Amino acid sequence: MSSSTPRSDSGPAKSPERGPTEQGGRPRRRTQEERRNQAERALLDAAARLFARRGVDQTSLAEVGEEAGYSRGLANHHFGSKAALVERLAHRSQRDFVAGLGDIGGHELRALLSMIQAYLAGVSENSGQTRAFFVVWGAALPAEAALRPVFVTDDARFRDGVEVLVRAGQAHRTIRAEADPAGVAVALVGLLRGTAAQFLIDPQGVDLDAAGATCKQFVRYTLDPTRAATNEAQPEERKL
Amino acid sequence: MSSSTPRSDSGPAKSPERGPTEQGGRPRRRTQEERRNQAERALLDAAARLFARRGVDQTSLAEVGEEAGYSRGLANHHFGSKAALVERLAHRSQRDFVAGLGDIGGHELRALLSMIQAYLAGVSENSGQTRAFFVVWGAALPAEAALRPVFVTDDARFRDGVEVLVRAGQAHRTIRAEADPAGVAVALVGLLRGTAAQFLIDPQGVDLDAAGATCKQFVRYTLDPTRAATNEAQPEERKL
Amino acid sequence: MSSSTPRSDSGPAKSPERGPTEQGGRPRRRTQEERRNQAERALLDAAARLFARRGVDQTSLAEVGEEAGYSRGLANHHFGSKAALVERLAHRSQRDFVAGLGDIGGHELRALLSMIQAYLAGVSENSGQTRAFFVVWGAALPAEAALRPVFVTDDARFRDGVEVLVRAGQAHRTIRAEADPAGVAVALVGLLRGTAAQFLIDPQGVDLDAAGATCKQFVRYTLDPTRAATNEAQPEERKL
Amino acid sequence: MSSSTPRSDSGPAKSPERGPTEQGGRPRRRTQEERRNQAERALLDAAARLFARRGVDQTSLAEVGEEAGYSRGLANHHFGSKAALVERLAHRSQRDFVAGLGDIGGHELRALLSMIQAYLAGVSENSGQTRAFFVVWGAALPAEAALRPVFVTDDARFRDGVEVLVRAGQAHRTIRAEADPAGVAVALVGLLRGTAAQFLIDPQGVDLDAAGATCKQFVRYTLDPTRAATNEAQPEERKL
DNA sequence: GATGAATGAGATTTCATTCAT
DNA sequence: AATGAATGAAATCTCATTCAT
Repeated sequence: MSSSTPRSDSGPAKSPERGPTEQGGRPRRRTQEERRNQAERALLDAAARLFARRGVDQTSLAEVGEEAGYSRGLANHHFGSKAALVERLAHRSQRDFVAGLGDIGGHELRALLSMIQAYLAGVSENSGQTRAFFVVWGAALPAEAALRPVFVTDDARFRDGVEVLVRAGQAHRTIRAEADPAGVAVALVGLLRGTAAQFLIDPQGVDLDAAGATCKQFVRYTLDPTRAATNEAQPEERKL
Repeated sequence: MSSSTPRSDSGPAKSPERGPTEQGGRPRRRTQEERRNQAERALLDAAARLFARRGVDQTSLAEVGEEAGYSRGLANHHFGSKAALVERLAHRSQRDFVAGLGDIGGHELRALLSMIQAYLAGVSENSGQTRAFFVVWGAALPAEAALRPVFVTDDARFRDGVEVLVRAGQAHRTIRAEADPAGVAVALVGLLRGTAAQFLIDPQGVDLDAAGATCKQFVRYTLDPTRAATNEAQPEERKL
Repeated sequence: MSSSTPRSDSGPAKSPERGPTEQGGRPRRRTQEERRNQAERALLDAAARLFARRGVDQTSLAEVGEEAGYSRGLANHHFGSKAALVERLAHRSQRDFVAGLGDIGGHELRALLSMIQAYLAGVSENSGQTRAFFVVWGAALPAEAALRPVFVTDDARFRDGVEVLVRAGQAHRTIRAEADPAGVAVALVGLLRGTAAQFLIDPQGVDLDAAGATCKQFVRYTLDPTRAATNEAQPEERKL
Repeated sequence: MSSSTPRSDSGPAKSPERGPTEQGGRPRRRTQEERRNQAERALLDAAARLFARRGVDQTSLAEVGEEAGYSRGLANHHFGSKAALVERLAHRSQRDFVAGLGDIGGHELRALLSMIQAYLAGVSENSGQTRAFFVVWGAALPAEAALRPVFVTDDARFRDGVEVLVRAGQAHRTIRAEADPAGVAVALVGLLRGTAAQFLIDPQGVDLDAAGATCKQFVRYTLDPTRAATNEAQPEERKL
């Protein structure tokens, strides 16, 4: 099952990794399109590394090009603008996300629990790609941020995946019927994001194992239909 | 009880609000100290508004000065550097935070629940000050961000407050003894931050009331000692 | 009779117009030479359109290639450099110019008058080709402009044509003997250029018909030998 | 009487000329506004020099700042954008223009003749300011040039001045009644501009004295009411 | 304390040109 | 011949900072 952090990274290559090679090891002639794709991947990987380290605004397009092993001019030439590059990276970060949320089949509650597990495990690897995602996400918080629409879509899709899972669980009686699917979606995604962010800000000070255990308790205690559900939610508290 | 969002805001003043006046209505001659404080508050409020709107890096010191109703030069003159202003604002955002977390006295579980309530209520006001806090916090996510130390301290203090409260609750039997105070602290702070952030990114798409209700369920179901606690947490899951 | 504005324009073709076709309708295999010429014409026409719209420096070679219906790279590939393209266009603009100024035969004064007529008529068509000529000519005004030599030659040839015509007229007694052929050449070319330029800058505000009528009066009143020539030019005014 | 070329030029100063000095020769403390004005004048003069030499697009703002004896950044800082600087220069070039066209009083035909004299004399000085004006004017020829509106206004004002003068002359019987004031305005302004431009492009090849003499003949022969006016303009020729 | 002119480093962006396909 | 990827120099513009008022 997938979590909310991308995987692809071609590493901190200092020179553009040459593409497919013939049997003999001599680099095969690449087509224009291959060159393009190769460059794009290298540039996005480089951007992710630099964004993770210094942030979006503190990273120049020239640095991205050079980190990718190309020229100072390529990043802008390829993407047309910095905004386009950032958006492209944000979109790529999304791709791996929700994929597979639904196809767990059997037990939806267990699916949620293992999603928590996988998500936080991905964060604790500290791959740089994860931090890059959070950095770009953080850059979408200003009210007028051009990036905000990207994450409006992204977050909604993530929440929808959770919500669908919860409803399925309720249908299959693996999740307590009283749960509010939409509320659970927001709270669970928030729980993961907020916990991960704390770890990224202070890896020393945050015990991600302990936090993960509590996160799973939150979910299990609240959604497991086999638990005795005494004194149910007081409805008046729903009013904020 | 206070949550993690600042309150003070002198509004989008287009000219510096004049300070204390004498009884007679004639403006009393303000001391240098008063003028300084006045200017500082106006500048920080202006910075918060602009950061909330456009982000830290997209806001210039000159704009801060003018938004505050002063000159283009004042922000730098007053704080000495942009980094100093940002840090100052981050610190001010902290001030109101954890203060008072412990002095609830009576019922610790209820204290946690009302903290959730208050925190999200503060967010839903959408005061700009709240968004400013999150924007600056988001700017602290890059690994080499100069701001990171500020939020290492801030977050730790917030978590410590929660942790102390949980331990006190366990001592007073208002919180289930099996709970892991440190884990709960991280998870709860994460829950609030992550939920709030989703709302700030997509106020339309996130029902904060429903999310708040689920957040409180998470906490009540997990920490309320009066609930039957069947099939306790599987310890092997603590390993990430 | 021709004036100083080019005629050829293959229109805003979005794809390269295919060349000559065989009788059967199946496109004949064009020779390299033909393709070259075809491409060159399309590129120059495209350049003229873009120069007329945005100016020489604000037009990129890539845009020229695409406007011509070819690739971004062709313009440079074909001409070798931007300077070469511009000079080539300037030269082509000259081609149609003075040609035929002398072979009017009969009445030289009438020839001058109809030249005025034709020149301004060409301008009022507002074909884009005309404006392109003036734009490039305007780009030759800076003292160190690389284009200046091109127009030194061009203008001189235009003036020479006029001068020859005036001398012929004086020989044939169709133009007043007292006229200074060189002076008339400069003044007449200036009159046409300056009038046309005003129209190009402000087509709404300039009545080209009225201006043309006055231009012709200038010439007729000054050069017609049948008019009574009272109080002739005071020679002392020739000193500037 | 004024012509269409500016006069002010503080020379190719390599360091900012210091402003007003006290009696003792020690530079007086300048006010902020004095500094501003001083800088603006120096920058505009520098821009005019460079534009005259290399053209608008081939001159960078950094060069303007340094030519003016200031920093690379000042030109942009002061004017906000290159377009603003160019427009400002165009406007300044206008200022001296039409001023005084009307207050000749006495004899309007003579006023026109001496205007021609003065205009071309200004051009022949080759002051650089004149060429700068023509260079910027030439840059306004492209259809979408941002500068075009500036010269729409400028040229119209110049023509209006001439037209008013012609009408006054007709009222005072110093200019032939049959003349079309608007047509004369366009033709006369065109005559001056076009003649001057030819000289600027090829000072060697153009005899400005001879051309000026012919220009004056054009005007005198056409507008002098004391000349016998035989075979008046054929009206059908007004149609272009 | 406060203003705003001036600096200069650095960012994005454009683009002629070169090079590989 | 033609395409388009890639380079790198140079432009405009932004802005924290410095300096003079």
